[in-house]
Amino acid sequence: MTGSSPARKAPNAYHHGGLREALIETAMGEVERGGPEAVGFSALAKSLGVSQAAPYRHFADREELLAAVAAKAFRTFGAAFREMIDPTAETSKLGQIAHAYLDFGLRHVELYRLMYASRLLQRAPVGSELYTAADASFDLILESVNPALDDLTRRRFALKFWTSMHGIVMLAEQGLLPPKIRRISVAEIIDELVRDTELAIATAAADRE
Amino acid sequence: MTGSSPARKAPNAYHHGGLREALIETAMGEVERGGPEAVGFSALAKSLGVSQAAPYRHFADREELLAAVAAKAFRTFGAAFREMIDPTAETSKLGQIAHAYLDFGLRHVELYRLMYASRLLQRAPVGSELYTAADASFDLILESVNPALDDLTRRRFALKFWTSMHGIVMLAEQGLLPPKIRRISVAEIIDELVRDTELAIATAAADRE
DNA sequence: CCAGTCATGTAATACCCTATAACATTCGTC
DNA sequence: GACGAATGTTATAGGGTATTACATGACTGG
Repeated sequence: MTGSSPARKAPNAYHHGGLREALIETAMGEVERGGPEAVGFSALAKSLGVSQAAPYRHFADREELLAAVAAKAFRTFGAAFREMIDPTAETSKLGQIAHAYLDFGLRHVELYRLMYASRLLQRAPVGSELYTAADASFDLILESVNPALDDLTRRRFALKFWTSMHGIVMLAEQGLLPPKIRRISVAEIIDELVRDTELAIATAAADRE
Repeated sequence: MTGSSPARKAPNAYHHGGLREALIETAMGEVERGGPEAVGFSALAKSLGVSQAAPYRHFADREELLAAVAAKAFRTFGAAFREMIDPTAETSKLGQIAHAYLDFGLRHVELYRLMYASRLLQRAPVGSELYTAADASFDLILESVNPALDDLTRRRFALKFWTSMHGIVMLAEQGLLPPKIRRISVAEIIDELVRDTELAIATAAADRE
């Protein structure tokens, strides 16, 4: 009845014990349900059973909290990726990544949007938690492109591929401009993209010899 | 000193004369400068020299105003497109579209984001201004894909292409995950994408014969 | 032309949310 | 076990949203 696990190590009423993490988690839930605008210190504090001012001990303002949520989301994203990829599988690694990417994007629409909300990333200092987490997520794709291409070519392919994934997730969320193209399934498009990319990569690799 | 042209047809002080349009335009400017969150009825009303409650005569709430701004942006977007495309040029139509798309996307970062802010489009009723304007923008791309392919194939290519454009604009705004790939210029990527797509289209068209 | 009605604008207000300041309690450490 | 840092509380100022009741001007038909 106290809400959501009021304390973590301290059995006392005054100090919450894990407020920072609790705020991030609860806020993440709110973002998923109603977008970033649904997040408010006031409501969060109430739902966690602390005073309205308590969150300010951990975050300077709303935006700082959202950045923390985004950073956590990037890490979750990466973890979900690594989990879903089966190195022994027959299917291409790129294909697995693609479907995992889409899966996450569609299951966590608002969260995904927050991760790529330009202002947050643009304002993130270079060494910050958010910046680092975001950067690491590109590496996941890069790893999967990796025949023996030279570095720049590899990055170029990774970027083009990522770009397509990103675009498709964003548009899929809106039903791909509903009436006109709904007949074309998203999975189908993804498979085509994977095929196209792999073909191009193979060609580039062959050219190189 | 009266701010921005207080009246349009009526020279009296009580009725503004074109408040609805003025609100949309001013709000659009605010979005471009500071994102949707920078838009507030209160501030808009003050800057237009009307009372705080006046905007509510034209829009039920903040979100309804933002939807109107997005719809207008879609129309501006389309107009900018048609203007920039030179039918007599040597370069491919798809290439022209691609560069025009990127150009608009990068010049109007926040506006572009608003246009594709999922909640707005998802909540837009089927016949609404926003819905219609958004739908029309897809047709622009579709028109440029148009060899003599069958309808579904054509749409598929248009969709894949659009997806890439959308993805690239969104990511370019953030510097393409800065340290890792900044060396690859956006224009270069776009050109590659156009080439890839045109090649694929040509292949599909040839297969069909 | 003028009476009535609709569209548009105003004033006043209730409410919620953010953010800060001043004060309280607990934790950890020497 | 006393002190300082961290964390939480109460109180409050300030700004923004949205509603209600009222005012003004525009338009229309007889």
